[in-house]
Amino acid sequence: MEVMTIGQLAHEARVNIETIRYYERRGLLREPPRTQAGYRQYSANDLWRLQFIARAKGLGFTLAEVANLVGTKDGGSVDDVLRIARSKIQALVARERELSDTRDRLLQLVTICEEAGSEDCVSLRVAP
Amino acid sequence: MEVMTIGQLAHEARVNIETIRYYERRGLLREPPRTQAGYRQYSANDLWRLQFIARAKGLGFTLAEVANLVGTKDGGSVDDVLRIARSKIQALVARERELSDTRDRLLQLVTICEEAGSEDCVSLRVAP
DNA sequence: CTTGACCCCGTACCGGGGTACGGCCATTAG
DNA sequence: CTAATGGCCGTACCCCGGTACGGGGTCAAG
Repeated sequence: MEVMTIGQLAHEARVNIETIRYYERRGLLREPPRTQAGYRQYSANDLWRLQFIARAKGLGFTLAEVANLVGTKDGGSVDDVLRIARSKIQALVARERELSDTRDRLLQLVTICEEAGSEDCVSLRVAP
Repeated sequence: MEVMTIGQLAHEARVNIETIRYYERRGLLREPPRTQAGYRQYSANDLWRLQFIARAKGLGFTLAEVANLVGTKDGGSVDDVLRIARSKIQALVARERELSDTRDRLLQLVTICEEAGSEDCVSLRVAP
């Protein structure tokens, strides 16, 4: 599978065709070479990139942020990558802490709701 | 402050007036009594409800879910709270693992970019 | 040569979660 | 009394992350 059409890439990446075109417009994917007829020609590289985007998204990075990381608009110098990556790591650490706090609070909610009567549970719904 | 206007409630809850009207439309807030002139009259109860909504949102509940929990439509049973909370916890755990995986990958990225030339760094941006 | 699957492009639309606008009525301070 | 707030309502608009639509060109099998 040296070269893929947009449909094949979409299939491989488990992504909607329109999403690929959308990412291209947003600068997350390079503009691929075209056939005579204008068909986009993708490579394994583009598949990797899509997968990277999916993972980054999964973490709560916005498309704009991802565009800065992998973007084609302004090639992203090594320094840019480093700067953004470092700040993302900071953000990730903070986000992880938030998530685990939230998880704790939810666990408390469940525990108390399980043990107590519905009144207590309901009142918990309103408590700090 | 026995009874509040929408503006006062918005101020107390640190929320936009339009948001309150929006929540009412979405069924997250009851339709409050009105004055002769049609002005909404809110109580401390409504403030609690707004605060609850804010916390639930903070826990990752969607407005639709919150509407089910506190909604005026159908009171929201304890079982609902538990069911939704448990599934949120599952999602949070998965998310946390993803976050830490990506943090690791970003750290690798930074490390390699710092040590290597830009070529290696750029290629890493696309690698699995 | 036709048919069907695929691709092109631009533009419109969706859902979530609000926010703003504009025309009009109510309340209140000066 | 009058002007400034502040409330009413319906509707439009915003961002985000896509998704769909429609009218057309392309390509390969039969």
